[in-house]
Amino acid sequence: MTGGSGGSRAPLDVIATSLQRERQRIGLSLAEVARRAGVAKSTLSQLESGSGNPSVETLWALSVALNVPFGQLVQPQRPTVQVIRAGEGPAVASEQADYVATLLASCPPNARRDIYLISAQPGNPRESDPHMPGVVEHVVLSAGRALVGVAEDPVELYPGDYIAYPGDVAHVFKALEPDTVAVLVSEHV
Amino acid sequence: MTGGSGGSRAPLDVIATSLQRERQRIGLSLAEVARRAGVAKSTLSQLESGSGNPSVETLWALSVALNVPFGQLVQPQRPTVQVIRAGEGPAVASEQADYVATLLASCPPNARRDIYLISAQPGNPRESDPHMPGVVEHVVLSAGRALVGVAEDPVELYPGDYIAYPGDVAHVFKALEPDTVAVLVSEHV
DNA sequence: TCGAATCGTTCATCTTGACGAACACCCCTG
DNA sequence: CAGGGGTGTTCGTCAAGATGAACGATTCGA
Repeated sequence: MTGGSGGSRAPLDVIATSLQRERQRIGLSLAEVARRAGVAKSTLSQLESGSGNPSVETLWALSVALNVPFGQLVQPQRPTVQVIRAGEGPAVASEQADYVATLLASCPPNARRDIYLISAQPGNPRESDPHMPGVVEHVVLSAGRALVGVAEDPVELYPGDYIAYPGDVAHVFKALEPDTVAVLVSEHV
Repeated sequence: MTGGSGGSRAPLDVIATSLQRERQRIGLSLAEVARRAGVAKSTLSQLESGSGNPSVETLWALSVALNVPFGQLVQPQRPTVQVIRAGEGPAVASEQADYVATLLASCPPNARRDIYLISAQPGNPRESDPHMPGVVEHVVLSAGRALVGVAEDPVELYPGDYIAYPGDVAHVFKALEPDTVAVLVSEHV
């Protein structure tokens, strides 16, 4: 969860439920997780019960033992069914008329992971300046053909192809055929 | 940073540099950030110098004051470019031959967020039992036509349509046309 | 040149998290 | 019905984090 704005809920409650959920997800006992993490079983018990305010080292050890990204433990959940019809999502501004990105999913106010539908026409390649460090973009080409990836060395994608690249360097999306469509997942790690 | 695997570097060093970098990025004094976060300025000083092992509450308060996502303070990790050609990814087992899911991205070893490419033929709908609570699935239809969503009330999708639904209830993917293709993002929140 | 203000650091004190042993509880077995 | 192995909990002790005041260093203006 983002500290800055977003989830205003106290992180300790979230951590408590996250720890318990992730532990039960992999079907381990409290004692076993505590042993793997190198923390006292009583400590983990208290954390899962909501009392306690773990140190970073403790929480880190637990995230390693549970094989869960660190930040994930401090991230509330919120799932509902949501449908966005083709072309109905909020379009993202684009200088070129031959590139339209539709925002499909933006997780809580400030996203850790956004999902876009991109439809592009051959023309000026869409160049993006580097984003924040820690951003990764995943692109799956649905239709057409495109050059995608880091600006210095883009990759030619065909339908079904997938590419992931760091978002903190300049990157590009250049359609090579009319009606090129792609799904883009941008996540802050 | 991912706790599980990934950056094996001790989180405390990362936190130290992150705190200092983010503070200087917005040009605030140590005392001012400490005041906004409601922590002692001595505490912040020690944290930035690398000594200390902050509690979650302390780090949370600082992340709020600095307007930085919580997990980002503990996140070195630099991603690399990765490409998977159509049909080359690891296919996921499926009882029915008319449903193939290709795993495109599984974040560090064990995923909190997986990306699949699904290609399906009309026939037996693919039904999934409920997963753990906290799972959300996002589907963007690339080609064809499909019924997708929670089992009791699936939604008919056309190319470009998007749907998100909780993964902790029974859900379904039923192709209505030959060569139906979709991108599926499954995330554990 | 003095003084005021701000910077970041260091120190003694107190609070609090982490620990391990002991505990109550449940399931299964002999 | 005892008893062993497993679960998760509670409690006293100790180390460690958080605190505020005091400190030296720096800048700026009278």
